[in-house]
Amino acid sequence: MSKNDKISEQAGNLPVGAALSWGLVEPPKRGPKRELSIPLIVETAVSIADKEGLSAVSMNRVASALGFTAMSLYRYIPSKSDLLLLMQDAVSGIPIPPEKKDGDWRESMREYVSATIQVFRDHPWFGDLPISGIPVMPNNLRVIDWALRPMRDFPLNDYEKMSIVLLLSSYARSSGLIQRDMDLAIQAGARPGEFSGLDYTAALKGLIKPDQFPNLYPVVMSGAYTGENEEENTVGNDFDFGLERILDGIAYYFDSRRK
Amino acid sequence: MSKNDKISEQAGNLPVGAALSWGLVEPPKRGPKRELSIPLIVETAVSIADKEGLSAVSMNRVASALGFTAMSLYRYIPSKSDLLLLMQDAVSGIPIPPEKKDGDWRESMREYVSATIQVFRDHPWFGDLPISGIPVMPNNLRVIDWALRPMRDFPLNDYEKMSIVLLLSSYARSSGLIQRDMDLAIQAGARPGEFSGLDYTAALKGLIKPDQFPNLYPVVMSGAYTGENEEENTVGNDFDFGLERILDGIAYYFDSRRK
DNA sequence: CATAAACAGTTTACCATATAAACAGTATAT
DNA sequence: ATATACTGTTTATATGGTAAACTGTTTATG
Repeated sequence: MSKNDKISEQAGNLPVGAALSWGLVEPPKRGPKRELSIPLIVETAVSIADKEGLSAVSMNRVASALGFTAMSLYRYIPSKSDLLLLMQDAVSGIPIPPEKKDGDWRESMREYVSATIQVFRDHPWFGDLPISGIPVMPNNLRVIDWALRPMRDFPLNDYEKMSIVLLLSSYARSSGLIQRDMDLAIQAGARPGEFSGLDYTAALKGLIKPDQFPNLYPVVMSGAYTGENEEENTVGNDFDFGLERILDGIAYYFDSRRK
Repeated sequence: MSKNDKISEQAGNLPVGAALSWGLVEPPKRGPKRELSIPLIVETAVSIADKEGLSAVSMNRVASALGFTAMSLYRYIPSKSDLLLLMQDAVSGIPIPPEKKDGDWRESMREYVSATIQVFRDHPWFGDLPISGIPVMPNNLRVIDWALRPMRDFPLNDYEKMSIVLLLSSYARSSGLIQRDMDLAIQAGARPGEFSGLDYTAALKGLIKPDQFPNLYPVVMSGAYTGENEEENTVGNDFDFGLERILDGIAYYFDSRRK
């Protein structure tokens, strides 16, 4: 163990970022008072990423924004990858609504998915962080706890419950990414088209030939692939549609088990 | 336009990597014969990533493996991000099985999801590439065409079809990532635990308190969260479960529309 | 209270990486 | 024949993460 590692036993094999987030690293007892703090650093990094994207987040940039040198951050966070973990967890700290008495599980799951999607829209860089393994950070786990809540009294085993959470969260992630891209495309406005879908429409229409792509061809031509003419979408919101199918599938499973 | 940009009109606003992949960049007419080629470079990069992960893929590393200097690659691929795009598309070039006459759409969708998951397992770095916008590369689109195939004659509009593809592909992605992590954890074997889930079990069991995480607590304690005791999983394969719920949801939608 | 240890933030240094620019040699169009 | 458009290389620059050594500060210990 190197000198700086005052990490509780409990941390086990957790990544250092996770240990930090769980407050498992003892604060130092002697020496000069700290002028920075982990939350302050993470908050600064998040706000830079929100404004200028993940690529703008460098140790130097974050430290400068705080009026310190890059190396000073290493007294708090051992590596940049840990900073990214902490950022990820920080923006996952969304408010979790109190449980409702009436207990409409479908509505509860909708709320969960919707809030999760919102994180991707509020922090466009969020979806750029690769997911490395199952969540172990406190705020992430709090969200998972929330996702499990509507199923508490359901006759499902834990594997089934986790599968359903996986279902919902993965759908939320994909939808969140696409909605984020749409947001960015709209923001880009007149700017020379770089981002996402809408800009590629013309190019794709020239490239997708009916013989090579018999099934995709009509979808691209109708504009449904790149998301033109959202108003023509008779199902209502595109993203709600998939979620309702998932919820139907879950409901169907409940019913078939009850028999 | 800079000198190297002999790109067809058709490329439109596509990222350069996509234009390359579509063969929209004219090959040069004069000058010395090329000693490298895009497919060769991409193949080399993929094999490095397969063996040593995405972080091992640097322009220098790829060029050295081919016996050239880093800068030579720039005669073929304008930037590293384009190389990553091409790698992504390359491993998406999976064989697409011929259409079956009997046409069991559920089984067809299972095949699609399963093949997609396999890409994440065969190329562990695949899931580390951030998704930037909707797919526009040829192999990616071929896979989407495949995903649409079982729905060709279904009474659904294009938005509904794309929503279902989104549903299936997002589930495949999440499952693929988790299965990849499990593969890596198993491979890691005796190595000091870094990766994914199983290693964190002990730590999480100490951290997840029933009052803070009332719903997650039992799931972590039973081992279902970190994926211990897979054999106890009565639903059979964990990943099939979620997919069957999606398929049920889709089937339910068909039925309710038919009425 | 004196001093040593543990700390804070900085300076300096090193290394890896992407890539621009200038170069020397080679095939092709005119 | 020669200009042009290439090839791959060399050289150079900028950026970024982070190790190590340094200076000054606070606290525990004798």
